[in-house]
Parts: sequence; structure tokens; C-alpha cells
Amino acid sequence: MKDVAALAGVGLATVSRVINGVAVDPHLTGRVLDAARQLGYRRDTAATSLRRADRRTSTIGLVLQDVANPFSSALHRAVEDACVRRGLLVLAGSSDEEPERERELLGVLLTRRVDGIVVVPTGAPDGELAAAHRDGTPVVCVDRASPVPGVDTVTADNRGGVAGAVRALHALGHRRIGFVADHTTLWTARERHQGFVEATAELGCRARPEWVGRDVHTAEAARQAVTGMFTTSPAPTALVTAQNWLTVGARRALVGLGLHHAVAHIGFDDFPLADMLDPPVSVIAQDPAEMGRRAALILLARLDGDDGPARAVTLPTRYIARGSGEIPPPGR
Amino acid sequence: MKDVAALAGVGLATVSRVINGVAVDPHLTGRVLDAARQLGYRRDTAATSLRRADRRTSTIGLVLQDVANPFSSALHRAVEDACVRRGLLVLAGSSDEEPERERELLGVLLTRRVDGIVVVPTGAPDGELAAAHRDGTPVVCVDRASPVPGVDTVTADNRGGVAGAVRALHALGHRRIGFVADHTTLWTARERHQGFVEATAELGCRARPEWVGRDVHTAEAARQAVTGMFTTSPAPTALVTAQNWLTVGARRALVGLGLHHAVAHIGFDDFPLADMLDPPVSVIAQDPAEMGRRAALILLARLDGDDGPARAVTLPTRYIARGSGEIPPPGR
DNA sequence: TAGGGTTGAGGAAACGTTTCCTGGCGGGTG
DNA sequence: CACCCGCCAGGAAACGTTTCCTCAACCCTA
Repeated sequence: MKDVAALAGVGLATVSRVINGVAVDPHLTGRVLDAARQLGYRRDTAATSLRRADRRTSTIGLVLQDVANPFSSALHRAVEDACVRRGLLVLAGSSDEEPERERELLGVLLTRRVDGIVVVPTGAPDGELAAAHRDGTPVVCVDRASPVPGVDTVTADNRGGVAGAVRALHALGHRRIGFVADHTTLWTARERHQGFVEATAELGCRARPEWVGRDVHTAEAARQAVTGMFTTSPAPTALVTAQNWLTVGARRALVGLGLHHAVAHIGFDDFPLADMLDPPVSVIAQDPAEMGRRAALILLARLDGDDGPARAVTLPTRYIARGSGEIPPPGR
Repeated sequence: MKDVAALAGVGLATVSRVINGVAVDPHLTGRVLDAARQLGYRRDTAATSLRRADRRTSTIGLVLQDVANPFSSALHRAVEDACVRRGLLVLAGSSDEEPERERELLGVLLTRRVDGIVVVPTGAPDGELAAAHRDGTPVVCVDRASPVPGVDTVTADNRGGVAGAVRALHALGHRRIGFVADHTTLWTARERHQGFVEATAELGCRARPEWVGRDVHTAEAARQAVTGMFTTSPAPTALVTAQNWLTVGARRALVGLGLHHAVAHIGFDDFPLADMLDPPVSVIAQDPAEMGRRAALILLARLDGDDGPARAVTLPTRYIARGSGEIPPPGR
């Protein structure tokens, strides 16, 4: 910058003004821009945000469960889209559901002085998250309830979604319904389980502990759990799986048992190619892109000075009937 | 930091030393750490990298085609994994195959003074990429050849992979083989097409222009192209699709025509659930995670001072026979 | 005991930028 | 014609760190 100023024969302040688009003698502006181009000048964001009055870095942090999970990457993309329009860059990382890693990641982001944070919280009490919120860095929790109070959240209607699926299965005549969910530490897993419990109770379905798998975290674990569930007697006639990978694992199990056309199955969260499996898989779809978009919009509003009370957006889920959920119980 | 120094009753330099783990009187260290904790002190990365001798920001940039594409997100994850171990943070963005967006993104990354860049280049001549390389910021191109010479690259053996698939189809008796590829601007699309052309020529297959679709960019476009291809006469008896979304589009087309068990089909690049379709889809698999890992390792080596000649790693592809590629031609 | 060497902490400069403040110049008015 | 006001560009301070340099204190040796 010093060199640019020297080459253009102006002061540093003028170069700064030109770079920042502040009105300046057009003649000087031209000289500065020429000099900058000639020297390949590039303003340093670190120094800029260090000195700037608002201390903004034009960067927001995004803490996902795993950038490679389709749900997460759709979310990532939606947040990115909302942010580029505002000239913000997204710093994304994977927590892998580990509270320790989440804290670490948040720490790094805060150290980088991000303007705001969008996080899919592991749910563990998190000092870093609380600190960020306390220090005035806007935080938005997506997909799951916030472990610290007073934070904006965007979640799906997990309970209602699962309950709706259970009711649909019941209406088809199913009375023995199995359920498989992720780690109990996860808010979504608990909510979905709760939705299942409430709906089955309300409908008077028989519930057996061996028809409910909890703390099932991978597709492979789901395959094993479902295989076990359907080789006991009596076995359920229908199944609800509470996460996309578990749904896939369950499909593998049912295909393996030759039951894929015999057992009704509804998964929570849509996934690519669900419509191309045999039979096509019915799902309770959430809209990760919309969740990301809403979260980003709230964050941007906070960055624009919105200091209203914490918002808690709940997005509806949508049942997509494709076939696997429309299989009647045997004998009907 | 000033406050910490005051509270601990030491100089700024001492606080800096303690924070950076430089040996200091254990008694003072304790006082400083206590004061820091008490005040919630957090060192500012911007200021740090501004002053630091090596000017390192502990951040690397990653420019992907689309963070939501499974290939990209697997790559992203692999790069992230390799980097966290070194305490580096990953700044990722989507170029959407638009050279303009790629330039913009690279510009923002360079302005942020990232330590290095991993990029899936659109292929358009890119001044920013060239500038980064020239200015000494290590750059590694993944998946595609670099538009600027002298840059490290990690690519898959696209040509060989497609040629192998064509040979396998030929060995099964297929003589009329269709091919669908992405935008001709993409290096991978050109390479894969080249592999197809070379292999068919070598084997003496009849080639018809209407059996080759190029510049097909979306799953829907692929569906239409393949539907058209298989409703002409004579139609191919086998099909190779050169990208994962095109493969999916082609599956939809074949299912729509009722030909999914009649036409042999091999896709380039594996995708989740390929094994669960009907029939399971045979693919030429590349290993995006390995590509990301290798790219990250090269980048880290460069950051460690490796200034050897540019490396060009070509990773082998692997044919995965699942069924769709093993369908013989009619009458055999 | 005195001097030199070594160790370790503090002060201040520097990193690249923005922003405040000052000073010069030009134009308008009395 | 002279004075005052306003505008605009330049100089310098400041942002939060690291690092160089200085200086004090201590120990060891002559």
C-alpha cells in the first residue's frame, strides 16, 4: 500500500479511500487504481478488520456434524448462498458429534473473530458457545435445540413428523411398529423418539422394547439392529427409522432378509435416490436447504443490528409417499 | 492483552511469550494464565498473523465445484481431516463451474492471506490462480489438470478408466456403445471422452455421432439425452456415462424406457446407494477421499518448505462390477 | 571482591490498514 | 480586494500482536 501510494504520488489515506470506494478526485482515483494494478496490490483483510471501527471480518463460521453428510452439505450450500450475496465467506468445519471437537472448532472460529456463527450443536453444554453468545457474536443453532438459552434456533418439527408417519402406518392397519434412532445424546433423536412414543401410545399400539433400537449411529449398526428386530418373533410389520443413514442401513437389512416388499418402512429425512430404490422409499422430508437459508437470514439480520428476542423457528416436515411406506400389514 | 498484562503485573511481551508457550518463569506463567482466564482473553489471529514473522494464518482455501456434490464433499472432508491434524482451518467455497465465481473466490482467499490453496479448477485461464502461484502461495489442483503450468496436480486416470469400461463391454460382446459426458470445457469430460474415442477406435467399434452426448451437464439433461439415444434406431446396446449425476439421469431414462435390465451401463465415479438400485450400478470408481488426502499432503509438504518440481499424481480408477455393466447384448 | 557472561523480562517498534485531525487551497461573500 | 468557510488530501495515531533490543539481576570465575 505504501508502494502504491508512492507510485501514484499520493498519501496512504488516499489509497485507502480509493480502495474503499470513498469519493476522491477522479484523477487521483485513476492514478491509484493504475498503480495498484501495476503492483498487483491486494488489501490485507487481517489488517483491515484489525483497524476498522466495526472490527468486522466478513466471515461467518459454520460448525456441522460432518461436511460429507448430505444433510450437512445441503445446509452448508444454503448458508453459503445466502452469505456470498452479502460478500461474506463461510468457514466450515466438522464436529463429528464430538463435544470436544465442537469446542475446539468454535474456539478457532472465535479467535478468527468471525462475525457470526451457525452451528449444528452436539448438545453437550458448551462453554465456547455460551461465551460467543455472551460476547455478542450472533449465534444461530440449526437442526437442534440450543444448549445455551437465548440463542436463535431453526429446527424441523421432528416430533410431529414422526407422529404423522406412525399415524399413517396405523391407518394402513399396522399395529406392530418398530423404531430405530440415533444417539440419545442428540436432541433430534430424542425428539423423534418422543414423537414415536406419543403417537403409538395415543393410538394404543403395542410397544415392545425389542422393537425399539436407540443409540444406533451408523448405517451398519442400523442394518444389524433391524436384522435382529425382524428375526425375533413376533416381529413388527412396519418400521420407522429416524435418520437418513439408518434408513439406508435398514433398507439393506430388509433386502437381505427378503422382506423389502413385505415390511412397511418410512425414513426420517430424505436422501438422494430414495425414489430409485426397490421399492421407492417413503420419507418424512425436512428441507435442509430451507433450514440453512432461514438460519443464515436470521444471522444476517442480527449482523444488521436486529437485537430482538431469540427466535425459535420450527419448519414443518413433509411426508413423501413413494411406496415403501404404503405396504399394508400381512393379511390385509 | 494489555489488560491481562496489567492484571498479572507483567509486560506485554511476557503475556505473548506465555500464550505462545515460550519458556518463562513458572510463577509468572501462572499469574498470566490466571489473569487471561479471568478476563476471558482470546488472542486475535488477525493481529497475530499480521505481525508474525512467517505471516502464516493457519488457514487454507478450498475451492470446490459445489460443496453439496458428494464427490466434492468427500474431497472436502479428506482435506479437512488432513488439515486439522496440523491445526489448519479450511475455508471452502463453491465455484459452480463458473470461472468468474472461481476468480472471485480465489481473490477473497488471497486477500485473507491463506497459507495455501486446494482447487478443483474450472479450467478457464485464471489470473488469480496464476497470481497466487507466482506470489508463492502453494496451490494444488485436484481432479483436473491445472490451467497454469508448474502447479501440483492430483487427478484420476480418467482416460484409462473409461477405456477399461469400454473394453469390458466389448469383451461381453457389445459393439454399439453410447457415451454421455459433461461440459466440454471440463478437463475431466474431455479426458473421459478421449478414453472412449481411443478405446472404441482400437476395438473397431462402430461409432455414431447420435450415440455420443456431450455438454450434458445435469441429471435431467442426461435423462433426456439418453431417452433420445435409445429411441433412435439402431440404438446402442451399452452405455457409458462420464459423471455421477449423468449416471443417475441415465438410470432414470433406462427405467423409464423399461430397458434397465436390457442395456449394459457403466458410470464414471461411484455414488452412494449405487449398489442398491435395480440392477446395482457398475461403476468406474475414483477415490475422492484419497484424492483430497494426497492433495492435502502435497500442500502440507509445500508449506513445510518443499520446493521441488511440480508433482502430477495420477490415481488409478477401479472398476466395480455390480451388475448393470455385466448385461450381455441381445442375442448372446 | 570485582568483572564478565548469561539469563530473562520489559519497552518499543513494526506489521498493513483505517480514521481522526490538521492544514492548504479555492470559492464565495462582504 | 480581503476574509471566512468548506472541502479535500496528507500525516500520524491506533488496532492487537510479535519480536528485536535493551537493561537489570544473578551466577560463576579469576
